[in-house]
Amino acid sequence: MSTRPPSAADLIANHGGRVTRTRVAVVDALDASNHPLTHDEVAANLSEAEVPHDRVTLYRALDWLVDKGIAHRVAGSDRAWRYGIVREAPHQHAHFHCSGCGNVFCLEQVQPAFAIALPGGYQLDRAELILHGICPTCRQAEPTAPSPEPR
Amino acid sequence: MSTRPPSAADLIANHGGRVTRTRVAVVDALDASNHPLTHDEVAANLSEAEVPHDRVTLYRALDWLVDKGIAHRVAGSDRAWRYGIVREAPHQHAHFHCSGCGNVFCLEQVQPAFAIALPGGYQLDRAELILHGICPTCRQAEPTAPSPEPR
DNA sequence: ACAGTTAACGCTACAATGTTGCATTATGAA
DNA sequence: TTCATAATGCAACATTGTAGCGTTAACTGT
Repeated sequence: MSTRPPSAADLIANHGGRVTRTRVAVVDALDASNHPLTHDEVAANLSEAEVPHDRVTLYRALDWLVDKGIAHRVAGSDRAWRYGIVREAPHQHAHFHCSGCGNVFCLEQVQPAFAIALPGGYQLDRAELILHGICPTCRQAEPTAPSPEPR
Repeated sequence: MSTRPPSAADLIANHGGRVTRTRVAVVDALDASNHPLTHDEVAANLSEAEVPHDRVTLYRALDWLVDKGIAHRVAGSDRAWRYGIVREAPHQHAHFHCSGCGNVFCLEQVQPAFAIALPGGYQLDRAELILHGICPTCRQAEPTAPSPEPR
């Protein structure tokens, strides 16, 4: 008998928040994805699931999730935040930015195992390793062609 | 007799660009700073130096510098690009994001010496190591107090 | 030194992403 | 059921960056 993973509603309630339509749908959407989603992608996801939602409410739901540690936020290179469900504690892994499709992938297995010799005075809180390149999907799509919009 | 570092004008001309007021001032501003600057910070810098400039022209000057490899661009966590003069080749060092003042510092001496065991299919182009924490200045300013705007 | 070509400028307008204020709704508790 | 208030939903605004386009001025050749 293993403990089942908490439902979206449980997750939200356990953090002292009200269980609302949007929050549940957002958690489900993030949970179903294997990579962090932008606000826009989450919105599209909700639309597809026919969950009515407001742009601002969605932003606030995402912010709330991040605030509660349920989700985390990655700054993409296109100045749009991407949100992903926190699956470990603490959140510690590398991010792969695809210059083809612009997506960000979490690589749980790649740990930033660097030797930090920080100059004096800097107080380290958290390290982030970002890998830039081409993801498997884009690589197959165009094996040698120039990427569509490297920006 | 050592070769003197090229002037801003030389740098620009050597890359086949026209030497204009804005470009020279931008290169000088970036060169004088020990950390990457936002568009806004560069603009403030030019204003201080009483160099007339246009918002859009400034964006284009910065883009051009990046395109020519004279400057590089870092995505801050506040979704504003930061631009710095390229002092090495290739550009390869860690960035320190201060959660106090929001500035980004280049730590030339910290190299991402991680062991990459990339999952199959991913094609690595470039790795970026971002360290989050408090910079020496902010640390002195408020040794234990909560940071002003961690965002 | 001068004239011509065109890169670069400097406007205005627009786009994308996110935030603020505030009246209204509906969640969870009594 | 009732109530307090967390959360919503709307409109307006803020920030960061782009696109279009006529004008200016940096370089080239004479």
